[in-house]
Amino acid sequence: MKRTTIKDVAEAAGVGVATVSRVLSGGSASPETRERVLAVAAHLDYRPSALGRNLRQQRTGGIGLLVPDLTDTLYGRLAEGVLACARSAGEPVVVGSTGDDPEQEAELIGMLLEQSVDRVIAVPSGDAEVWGPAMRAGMTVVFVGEQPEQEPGDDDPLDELLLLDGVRSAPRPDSAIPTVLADDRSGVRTAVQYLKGLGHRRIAYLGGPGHPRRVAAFRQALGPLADEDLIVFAGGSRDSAYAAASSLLQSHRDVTALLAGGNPLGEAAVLASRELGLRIPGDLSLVMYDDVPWAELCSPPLTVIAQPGQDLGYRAAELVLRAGARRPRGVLLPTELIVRGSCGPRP
Amino acid sequence: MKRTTIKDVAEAAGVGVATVSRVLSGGSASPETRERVLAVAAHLDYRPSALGRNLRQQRTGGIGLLVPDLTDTLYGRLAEGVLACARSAGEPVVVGSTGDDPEQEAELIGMLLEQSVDRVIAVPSGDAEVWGPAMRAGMTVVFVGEQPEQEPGDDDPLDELLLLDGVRSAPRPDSAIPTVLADDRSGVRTAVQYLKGLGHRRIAYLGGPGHPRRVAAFRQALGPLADEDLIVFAGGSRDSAYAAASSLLQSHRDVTALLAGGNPLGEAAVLASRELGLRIPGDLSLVMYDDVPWAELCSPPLTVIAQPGQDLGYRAAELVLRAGARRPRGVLLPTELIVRGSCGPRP
DNA sequence: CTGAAAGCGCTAACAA
DNA sequence: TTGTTAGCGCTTTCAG
Repeated sequence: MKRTTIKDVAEAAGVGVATVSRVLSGGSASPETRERVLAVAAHLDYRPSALGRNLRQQRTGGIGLLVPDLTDTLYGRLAEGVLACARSAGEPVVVGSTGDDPEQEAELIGMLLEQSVDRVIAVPSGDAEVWGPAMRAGMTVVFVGEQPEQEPGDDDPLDELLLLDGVRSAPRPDSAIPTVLADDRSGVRTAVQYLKGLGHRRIAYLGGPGHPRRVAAFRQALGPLADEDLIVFAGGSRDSAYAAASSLLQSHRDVTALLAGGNPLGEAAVLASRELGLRIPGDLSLVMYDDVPWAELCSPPLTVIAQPGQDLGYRAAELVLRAGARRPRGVLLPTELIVRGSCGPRP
Repeated sequence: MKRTTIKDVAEAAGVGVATVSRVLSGGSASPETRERVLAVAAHLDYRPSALGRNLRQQRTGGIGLLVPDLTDTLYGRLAEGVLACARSAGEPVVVGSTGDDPEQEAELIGMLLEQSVDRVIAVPSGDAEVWGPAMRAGMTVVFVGEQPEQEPGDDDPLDELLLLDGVRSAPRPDSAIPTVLADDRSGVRTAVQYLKGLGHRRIAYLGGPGHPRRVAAFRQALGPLADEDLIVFAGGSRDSAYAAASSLLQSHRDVTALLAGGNPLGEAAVLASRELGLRIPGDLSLVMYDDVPWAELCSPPLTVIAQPGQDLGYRAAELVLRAGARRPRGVLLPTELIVRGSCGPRP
């Protein structure tokens, strides 16, 4: 099964290959020739091979997407956003799942490098190191949803962003990697204020790997009420999340409110409190990061901080496709506190 | 920023390019030469370009994955399965989201063709037609989770499969596209038996696009109790699912049990019955297709038919990677009825 | 406006 | 065991 090549088309149309190439990429040609070439190409069902083109142009043209886990609906939505944008640009997307593990992330980056995929969107797994090779190779990288690391003490760089048509952005120094983020700070602050307003004083945070900005925002929003003992972290697995939730709730019975910094963490919190006989929101108020369709179906319906998952992906894709052009240093998308039934006044 | 090529390595090592190629792909070479080449390659941080190799070999080596919607956790898990298998084979995965729309599916197939991705795993969106070009181009295709269409009257082809280490499989005629499926028939049958056993007689089915096997199994399992009026289909969107559920429950108040043929459908059913003041399981018993972490957190916890999402993907990837070899015509993975709290005796 | 020809990086035949 | 060489399909000068 031999594939139709440009040469076949050229011969069949009685022109040179260069002419065919020109016609197909919108170059100049006499209307007459153009017509004939197009007709022949259509008739032969000719599809230019990306292989040849890519080799010639030294780039794949596709875009890479690295997320921690497609099972997490947030990343599912994010991926859909990226795919939507990529499709409208006609670009293929190579997807990798890192499991939030820098090692796997590095491996996937290597794979993309090998494929000459020179544009990548990634939810970085924390270790900035692994991106060295990518940068050195001149990859266009856009981070989304996370920042690789936060210089301790360094103030949040995105704070300087300006509000611009509903979204904040600013010119970026060439060194930094553009980043698309949800406004965690504001989301967390709103949630904490809400809980404080309900009278809660012992408010815990249950986090997973990553999301340093959420934790920082949590500490800041809580101010003097913050207690490091009430800030706990689980690993990436569901078991680990459950264990962390359970142990937190068991060893600190005075906790009356909990902010779960992610979806799986929220599930774990519900399960654990149920197991411990804690009633939501009677004994424990719960706010979960990230809205999902089923949050409403839960018992009780979960109050959540919603992130625009799809938008995050779409914007990131826009950014990475606008390579070369003057791009904003970052984009900050709004979050929203959706109040349902999982929070109540302090018991 | 010029990339290091095989030529650079060859020069630096004082050998020919062919030797470098051989060494790097495990061909024969004197230990001495091999050592030197490897050392030089490592020192130069050389990465063979997939572009050159692919063009030469006339294939990309990557694998394509087409799913309806990454937002649906089943497909998220499925994708994770594919990615896991692909990673262990060192293959990149190009992902596309079809939205269950044959047109988009066709477009994505075209894109893969253009990229010379010659191995594809797909959850087909129903129209077998669109796979014509792929087959003609000699693509290795594996279907997963769905079959493109069921010849009406034709008995289920997978029924002939043999049980083989916990999984059924059989040699396939070369014409058919290998397919990895969850055992819908058995899943639906079990669920229907269960509902019948609870005394239900008016059992409805709420389906989305696709899944003809589930519907067929439903009719068959219900036997004389089947009523076409109680078998309704929604489009792909959440709104459409809700509308269908709502209208079904409103116009047939005698329905006491409902089988939701998918996750979004299940959500819709819960929402709609809540809206209509129907209590689950008091007034309506509900079984939902596909288990998800939050089914347990629902109120009440949902009884579900679980599919091994990740396995489906993994097996499909195994199959597509074993191209050329004698492959089974299909794989049938077991489903499981997980009884929780959403079903009760007929009111 | 068009065609001939030179590669892009790699592998596989063929020589040595 | 090695090196030389011929392309894979395409784009892009460079002549005509």
